[in-house]
Amino acid sequence: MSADRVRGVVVDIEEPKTVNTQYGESDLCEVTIRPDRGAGEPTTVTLWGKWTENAEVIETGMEIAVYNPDEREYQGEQQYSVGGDATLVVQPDFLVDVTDIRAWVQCPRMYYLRKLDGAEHAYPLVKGTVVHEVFGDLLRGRDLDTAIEEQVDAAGLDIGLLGREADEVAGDVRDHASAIQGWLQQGTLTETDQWRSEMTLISERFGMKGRADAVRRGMPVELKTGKNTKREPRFQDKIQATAYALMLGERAAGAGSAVDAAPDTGTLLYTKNAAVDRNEESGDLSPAKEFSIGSGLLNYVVRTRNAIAAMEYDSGVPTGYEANAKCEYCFEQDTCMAVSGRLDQESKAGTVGRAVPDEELDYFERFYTAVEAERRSVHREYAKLWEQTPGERADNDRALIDLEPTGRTELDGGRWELRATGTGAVSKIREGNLVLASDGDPVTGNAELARVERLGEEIVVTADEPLDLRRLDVYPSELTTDRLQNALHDAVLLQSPEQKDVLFGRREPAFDAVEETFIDNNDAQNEAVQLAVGAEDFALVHGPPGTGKTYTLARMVRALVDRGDRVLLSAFTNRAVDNLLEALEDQGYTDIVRVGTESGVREDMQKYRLETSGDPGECASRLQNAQVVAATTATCGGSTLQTQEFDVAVVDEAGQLTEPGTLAATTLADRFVLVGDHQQLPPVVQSENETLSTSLFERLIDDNPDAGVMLDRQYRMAQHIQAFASREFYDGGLRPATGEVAAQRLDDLDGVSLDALPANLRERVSFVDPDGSQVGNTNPAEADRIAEIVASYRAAGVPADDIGVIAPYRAQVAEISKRLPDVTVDTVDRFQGSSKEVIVISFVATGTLDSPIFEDYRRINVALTRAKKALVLVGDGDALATDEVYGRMVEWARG
DNA sequence: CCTCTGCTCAGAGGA
Repeated sequence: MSADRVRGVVVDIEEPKTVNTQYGESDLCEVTIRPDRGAGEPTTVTLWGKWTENAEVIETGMEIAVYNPDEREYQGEQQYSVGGDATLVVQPDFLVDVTDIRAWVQCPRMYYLRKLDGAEHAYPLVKGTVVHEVFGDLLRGRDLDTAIEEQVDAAGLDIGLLGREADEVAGDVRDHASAIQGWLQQGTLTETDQWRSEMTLISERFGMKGRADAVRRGMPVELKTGKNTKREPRFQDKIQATAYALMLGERAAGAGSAVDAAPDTGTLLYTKNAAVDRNEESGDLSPAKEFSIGSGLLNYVVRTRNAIAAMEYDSGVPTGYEANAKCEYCFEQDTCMAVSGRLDQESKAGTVGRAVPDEELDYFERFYTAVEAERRSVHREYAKLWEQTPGERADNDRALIDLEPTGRTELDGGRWELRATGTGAVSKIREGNLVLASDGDPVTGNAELARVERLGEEIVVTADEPLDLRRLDVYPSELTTDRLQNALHDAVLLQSPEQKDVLFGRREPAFDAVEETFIDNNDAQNEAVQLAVGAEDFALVHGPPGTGKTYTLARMVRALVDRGDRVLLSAFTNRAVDNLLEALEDQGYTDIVRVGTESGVREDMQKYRLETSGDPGECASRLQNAQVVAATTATCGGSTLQTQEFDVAVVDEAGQLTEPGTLAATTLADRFVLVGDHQQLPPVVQSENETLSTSLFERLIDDNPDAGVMLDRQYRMAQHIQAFASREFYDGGLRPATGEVAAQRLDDLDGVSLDALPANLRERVSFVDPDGSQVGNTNPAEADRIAEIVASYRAAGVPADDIGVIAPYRAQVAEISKRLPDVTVDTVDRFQGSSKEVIVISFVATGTLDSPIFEDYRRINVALTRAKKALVLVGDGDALATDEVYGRMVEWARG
C-alpha cells in the first residue's frame, strides 16, 4: 500500500548531513512527525537535496505535508522520503499569496514592508491596473478604443487624486494596449487559442492562492506594464507565472502529481517594450517572452512558499538575509532602513534613525502578532471551501449549494450575468457581496469571483466569465487584516511623537475651555460637545442606550464645522455611518461626501456617495473640497482616504472597534473624538484574541476619566426597565431624562388596553418560565410560549411593528420566526441601535448554563435595553439562577 | 459553544 500524502506535526528535526549515494553526494535531513494533528505514531520523513533548505526553517510544532513521497519499510517502520517527484509543504493551512512569493523572491524584507504599508497611491500602479483591465476586455473580444475609454473613466477618482487628466492617461494606456493588441493579432495566435482572463486559483495542497492575469491553452500569461529589454523575463515574473502554473497543474492532475501535470511554458508580456524609443534602447524589444517551466522552477516556488509560511508560524520578521536580496539598486531601500531603524529590526540594508520608545515597540509587536493571528483565522475560513466538496453536503451557512442554472446573458461591459434558482436555504451571503460562483466545486471546478446582484427566488450574479451557476461560496478576505496592519504602521511610525504621547499615556490630553452652550436642556450632552470642540488631542463620549448619542454627535459635528474644521466621520458599520448622516441631515447639514461601495451605502444616502468613475478632476475635487467626509473605518484604511487629511476624526460606536481599527480613522486627523459604550457589543474578532477584543475607547476611558463625559439621561426606557442595566452596567448612573419617559406605559399607545393582557404581563418587566427544554440551540416549547406571549400583546392592541423578539442563537431565531412571521425576530447583534415598545427575550438554555448564552454580559445589556414600555424575559429560572448576574436579573424581572 | 460586519479580490510598478 502506498500513501500519496503524509501529513503531521513535527516533533523532532535532526541535523542535516551529507551522505554518499549511488548517484553521488547528497544532503539529507530527517524530520519526525506525528500524523493526525500530532496524535498518531511517530513517522520519519527524510528531506533530500534542496528540500533540506526548508529543514532549516522548520520548527517543532509546525505541521508539514508531503505529497507523492517515496515510501519504504526500514526495520519495521514506515519511512518517507522527499526527493524526486515528492513535494514538501510547510504549514499547509497558511495560504500564501502569489504576489507575496514574488515579493519574497525579490527580497524578504520587501514582503514584510508591503504588509505594513500597503495603501500606496501612485500613478504607475493606477496605470498598471487600467492596462490590465483593458487586457481583460481585449481577451473578451471588446473594441480597443471603447475599452480604453471605459476603463480610464472607471478609474476617474484615482486619476484625479493623482492630479492627472483623462486624456493623458488614455494616451499612456493606449501605448501599452496597442502592444497587447498587436501580439494578440499575431499569426501564432489562432482561433483555437482558448483564453481565460483573471482566473482565481486557490490551492489546498500547496497552501497558495492568487489570480492569474490570463490562461491560454492551460498556460499562464502574465502582463507587465514595465519595461524589460533583456531576452529573458525577470526572475520574479517567472516565479509569479510558475506559481500559477503549479496551481493549474494541481487542477489538471486530480490525485496525481501537480508538478508533472503543470503546463511547460509561461508567457510574460512586457507592454512597455513596444512603447520605448527604438533608437535609444537596445536589446530585445519584443513584448512577449516565453520561458519553460520545469520541475526545478516549480519546486523552487514551493520552497519559497514554505519559507514564508515557516516565518509566519511565529509572526517572525524577515531580515533580508533569508534570500539573496541585493540592496544596492533596491527602490525600497530608504523605507526599509527607516522602518528597521524605527522598529529596532535587523535589516540587510542597514538602518537609519533611532528606535521608537520601548513601550511603542512592545505595542507594535503585540498588535502585529494579534492581527496575524486574526489573518490565520481568515485562512481557516478558506479551508471550508474544500471541506465540503460536492457530495458531502455539509450544513454550512457559508455556501448556497444545489442551485439550478436558469440562464446567462452577456452584458454591455463584456461581463456576464449568471442566473439560477435557489433551494430557499439561508446563508451568510447577502446582496452586494463578493462571492466565489462555481459550477458546483469552488476549488477544482469552474469558479469565478462574482458579485451578488439579487438574492430572491432567483439568484443573479455578475462575473467576468460565463459558467453554469450551481453554487455560491463566501469568499474570505484578508482585506480587513491588511488594513489593520497598515493602520498600526501609520499610528506608530508616521504619527508625530506629540500625537503618540497621549496614546501611550506619556501626557494628559489637553483641552481649551469652551463656554459656548450648544445644547441647552441636557448638561451632559452639552458638555460632550464642549469637550469635543475644545479638545487638543482627543475627547471621549460615553453614550449608554437611549441617551441621545446620535443627536449629540450630529450637534458636535456641526459645531466643529462652524469653527472651520474639516471632519472625518466614521464607524465600524455602514449602518452606523448612515445613521449619523441621517442625524446630520435632520439638523439641516448636508455638505457631506460619503465614501463607500454602492452596495454598502443605504439607498437614501446614495446622493452623498462619492462617484469613483467619471471626470478625474470632478471626482477628486468633490472629495478634496468636502468639509465632512463619512466612511467606515475599513474604508478609512484604504488608499483613497489615505490621500486625505482632516482636523478632527469623529468615530461612533467606538466600543465595537479594535484598537487598530480605530486608528485607521484617527491617524487621518490631528485630533479625534470617540463615541461609544464599552458596556455594549465588543469588537467582532474571529480569533481568541485578548489584545484585539479591547477597544481603544475602553482603554482610553479607563486611563483618562477626565477626558470623557457620560451621557446620563436616557429617553428610551421606562424607569423599571432601565433599572437593572443602570445598576449592573453603569454604576446606577443612568436615569430617565424626564418623568414622562420614566412613567411611560403600554396603554399610552393608541388603542392598547392593559386589562386585556394576562395578569403576568401587565407589569413593565416580567419573567416567564415555560418549562421547556433545550434541543441543540433551540427550545421549541419556549418558542411556543413566546408566540403565545406575542399573541397576547397583539390581542391587547399592540401593533406587530412595535414588538421585537431577541434570541441568542440563529437556530432559535428561525424557530420563533416560523411562529411569528410578522414580528421582527433577531439576534442581539442585529438589534443593536434600534428599539421597540415591547421586547421579548428568549434564553433557550435549560438545566445548566455550560454554554454561553449571550456570550458575555455586555450582550445581555444590549438585549435588555431595547425595550421602551414592556420587557418579557422567557427562560428557565433555575438555570439562570446558577449565574450571579442572570440570577439578579431574574429577581429584578420577577419584581 | 455561540454571536458575527467589513471589504471588490489580488495585484497594480519603479530600476
